Amino acid sequence: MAPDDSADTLIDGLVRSAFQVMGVLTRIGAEHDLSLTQLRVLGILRDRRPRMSDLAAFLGLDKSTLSGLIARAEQRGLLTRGTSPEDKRAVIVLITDAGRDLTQRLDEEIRYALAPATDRLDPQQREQLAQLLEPLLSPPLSATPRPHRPVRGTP
Amino acid sequence: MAPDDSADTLIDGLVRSAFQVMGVLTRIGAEHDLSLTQLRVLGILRDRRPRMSDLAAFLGLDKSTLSGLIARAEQRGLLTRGTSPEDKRAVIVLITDAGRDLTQRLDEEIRYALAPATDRLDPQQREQLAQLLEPLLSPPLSATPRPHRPVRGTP
DNA sequence: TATTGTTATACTCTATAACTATA
DNA sequence: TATAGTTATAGAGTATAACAATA
Repeated sequence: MAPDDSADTLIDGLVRSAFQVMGVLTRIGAEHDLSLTQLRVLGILRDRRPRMSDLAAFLGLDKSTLSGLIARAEQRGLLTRGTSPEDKRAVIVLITDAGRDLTQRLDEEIRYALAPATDRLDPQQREQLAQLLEPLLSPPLSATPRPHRPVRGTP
Repeated sequence: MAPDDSADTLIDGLVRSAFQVMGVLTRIGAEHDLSLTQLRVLGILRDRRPRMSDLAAFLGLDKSTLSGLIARAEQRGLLTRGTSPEDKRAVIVLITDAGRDLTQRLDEEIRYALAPATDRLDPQQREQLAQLLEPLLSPPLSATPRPHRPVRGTP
């Protein structure tokens, strides 16, 4: 056996794999003038319409960072901002048709770019690998926004 | 079966796993005032002494970007710059003792932070996952710098 | 001539602090 | 009072272009 245990070896692989995937994502994003974060935002918006603060929390960024990020993407016509009907302070972020088209194209390019790597496994190994990764993944941003504050009955 | 094939499912898992790992690395780096790139540079320097251009190529960054990055890390005492004996144009980058100590600490923190995820698999699954990832990984930056230009015999 | 690296410049990403509006 | 978001500001990361030194 190697001088480190199975957890250490696995973590090495996960970290290296992460850098490799991020390299691909960064390159493809840059080819479309998108940062990694903007790429990720578009992916999130594909099937969700979160509030600014949801996005910031999920991405681990400050609200102010998100303001600029969203403003630039909005200027490019990739998304829009709307106000929440339930909370007039809140801003919800929605992807536009143009944003959705671009996201679809990015998705295809990413899959195409990563295929040479995943093709080194046969279909059964790919399935096995996907299944082994699953327990490690934290749940994505919830699709249905939780009630911001539970409705109070009479106190 | 799902509506996409095994390669697409796997890519989803790899991308999500990559974002998750990067989140941990970014957070731990930030706690030590290190960007993801600087974290990565330190990891590379742990057992290599590459030239600026080697680092830039491996990281996928422009040389000019690396100049600033290395300058800031050098000011903090984490690494030093030296000149190559073979090529007086070249600058080689070396980690300092302080840099090595910090890198060791970062490494421990990263393993500690990722353990809750990897612990969701049993040792046999961890080993299997590491083995399945291996074929996907591109080779790291070579440890022994290749002769920059092959020595020419008489033409 | 080509390569290695640095510097000047500009823009994006990021956080902190101060602010407005709503809850 | 507390929360949601924006703006102003400042620093780091990044690329492009122009440059000096060496090959």
